[in-house]
Amino acid sequence: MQHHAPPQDTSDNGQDSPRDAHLLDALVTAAFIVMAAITRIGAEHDLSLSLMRVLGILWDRRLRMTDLADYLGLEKQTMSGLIARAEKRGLVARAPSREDRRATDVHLTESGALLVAELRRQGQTALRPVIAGLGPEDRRHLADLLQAMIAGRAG
Amino acid sequence: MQHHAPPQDTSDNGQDSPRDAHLLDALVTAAFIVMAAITRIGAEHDLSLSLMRVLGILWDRRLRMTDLADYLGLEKQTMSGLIARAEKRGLVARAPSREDRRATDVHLTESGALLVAELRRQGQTALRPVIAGLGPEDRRHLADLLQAMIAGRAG
DNA sequence: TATTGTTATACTCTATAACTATA
DNA sequence: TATAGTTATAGAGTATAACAATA
Repeated sequence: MQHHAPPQDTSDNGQDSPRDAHLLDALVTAAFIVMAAITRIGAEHDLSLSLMRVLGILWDRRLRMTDLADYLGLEKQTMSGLIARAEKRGLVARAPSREDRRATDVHLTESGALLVAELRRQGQTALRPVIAGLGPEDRRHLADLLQAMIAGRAG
Repeated sequence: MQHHAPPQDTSDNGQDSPRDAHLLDALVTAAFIVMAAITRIGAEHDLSLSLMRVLGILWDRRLRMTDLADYLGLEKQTMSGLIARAEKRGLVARAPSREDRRATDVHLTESGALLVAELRRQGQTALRPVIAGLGPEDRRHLADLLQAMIAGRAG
């Protein structure tokens, strides 16, 4: 999908401009580049994207199974398996909630926290070459525009 | 990972600046937003990211199994299964290569080509709200900067 | 009754290993 | 011998369905 720009049919839309199509293609290409780097780093540590997201969310929080599942848009059964495997590896721990005896809180272990810190370091190292071709001025502009896009997006 | 900015240790690196860290965080957040949209559209059609990439690559090409696997960074056995399932669904077809009798060429069926066209339409529709908050000037700048980044990246 | 979480089951995606056919 | 592809097998990630314990 990100490897080429096949002939496009945009005539039936009315809202599209060729300029926007270029921007959208660039966004998709950039997204694949960034995700490839993140996925590769995860693979080196035997971590799926979902598990990396779970660990990242738990960095400064302690959450219930259901909240975690909602956060990632997964079913609670899926989260059960994900957390069970992560717990077996010593990355997270479960503890019964004191507010609701049906609920289970999940938190990072010390080992899990160390791993998250390491992942962040490796992520920055891996992504730095991606922006290596831009000068300081362009980097500032790109950061501003992306943040405006993120903050202002509809849907 | 994309949901917050935990305290970072960048002191051991020497190459990092706080500004770059902001840019890298914005790139990651934007990548997750874009991939979420793409993944959701794929899920609506029962397509994994890998299968979407395969179909996209085959849009204007006919490739061997091994080339496809190399393109996606997967093992050839994995590609065998992926293509077998896609073929069963009528999205792609296999044909023996005439140059090398060991090899198998894969190409889109008509149904597969229609699906790719539809995916591209839906992708553009889904991503348009993401850039809705930016004016025409900002869109042009963002497209230029992303393209410069993509073209100029190291690694 | 409704909610929280787990277990049972099935399918996709991925990999390693072993195999067949061709080069 | 090396390469192209498939099949066999195993494990992670995902979902639907059924269940237990608690609210």
